[in-house]
Amino acid sequence: MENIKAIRGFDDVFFEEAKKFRFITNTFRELFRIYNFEEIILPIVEYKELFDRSVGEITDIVQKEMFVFEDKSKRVLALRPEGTAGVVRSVIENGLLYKKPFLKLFYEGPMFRYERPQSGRKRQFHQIGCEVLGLEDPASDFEVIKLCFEAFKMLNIDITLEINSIGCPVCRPSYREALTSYLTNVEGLCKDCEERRFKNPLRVLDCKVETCKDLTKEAPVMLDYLCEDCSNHYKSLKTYLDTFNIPYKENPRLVRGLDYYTKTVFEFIKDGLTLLAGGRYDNLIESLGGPKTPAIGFAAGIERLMLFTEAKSEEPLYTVVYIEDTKLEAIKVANELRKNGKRVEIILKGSNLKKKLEIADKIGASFAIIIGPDELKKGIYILKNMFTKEQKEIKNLGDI
RNA sequence: GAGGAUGUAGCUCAGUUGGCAGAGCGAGGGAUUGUGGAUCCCUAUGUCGCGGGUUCGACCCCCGUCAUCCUCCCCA
Repeated sequence: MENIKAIRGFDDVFFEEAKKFRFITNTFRELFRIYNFEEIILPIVEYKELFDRSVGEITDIVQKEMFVFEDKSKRVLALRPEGTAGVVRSVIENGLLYKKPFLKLFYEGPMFRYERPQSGRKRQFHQIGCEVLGLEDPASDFEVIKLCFEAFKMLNIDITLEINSIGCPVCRPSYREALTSYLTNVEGLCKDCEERRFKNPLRVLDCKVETCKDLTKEAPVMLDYLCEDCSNHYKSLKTYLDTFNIPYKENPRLVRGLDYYTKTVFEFIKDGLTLLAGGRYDNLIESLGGPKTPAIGFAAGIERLMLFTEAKSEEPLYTVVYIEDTKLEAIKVANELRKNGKRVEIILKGSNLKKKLEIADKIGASFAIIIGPDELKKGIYILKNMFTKEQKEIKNLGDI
């Protein structure tokens, strides 16, 4: 019979990888705690329409990367491709914005995009992120970026922060027009850019092809077109970043793939790969039927972070090794040590002491507590250091 | 959706112009029934990704398919 295998792009995570995963999420969770965020736990399935209306109908995420299906009553549903849409839906649906002056929420969980799997990119992947709703102050942008910056420090990942402002409905149209008319007169763009030129002109500026980069060197940049409000917002953010020594690179070509962004956008990039990205979305909540509410958030790709993360070293493992007659005593020892918070394994496999020590070694023991008939008689335990081979007799397990 | 590479033991990989399937690591056992990591000895690894075709004969050649990895599009 054919063995059942996991679905393409849906990976199992175990051992070291699982530890890394948890190290990353715990790091963010700790930061969310001290920045006073609250967790929101949301469904993985939503009406497809939610993503059409938030992420944007013309984006690739919606057009070709969503897991869409009909349920038994013919509702068109989708596995969530990102987290913000669900948060906003929930906040509106539950009237959360009326319950507090502002909201700071974080989430964590699987997201789904139907793409070709490759390094740091799976069909089921995981994001951890947050949303600040109801604050328009650029200091809130700063706080969110600062939190991310701290996270990378704690994860020991050397990273580049890039920022930009992509304006708002007041100023973006005139920029878009300027850019489009500039691009119309450019010849020799790559095949992809030929399409982007109409579909999503801002993306042309982001192209990796050298000739495209050259051809768009003189292209107008958003920063020159920002309205006063957007411009001031951007300046203030930079002032905060400078004041608190957060290094960043201004990238006037930084655009984001989702439709809902306004003003501040930012990415944390490592070796050309975006590990974390976010931005402001001051109109999304209103456009989804909620009250007009400014907001900013980010999402980090956990699998991508794992590519550059070392799991933290483990706490010592104590093993209890016994002779068949003293098995009960061994279990008692384990119970006692665990009561004291130690990580303990009883070596239940292996027929003799030699074997059991070998097994203790293989599972990575730091110590072995040896308890046999002789020790039992004398009322002692042997504590063996598995690295130095040193062993000593102890009377009380509390001394360990 | 497009391009490229690769699928042989648990892992890393050899393999023959087409003629019985190999190594290392790991695993299990062992003169040592109370002391592990090194060494030594023994043992088992398997539908050669799957399906078809060519052939007396296919792991090898051909077609298809699935999967993995990488790149692009796109994105965290």
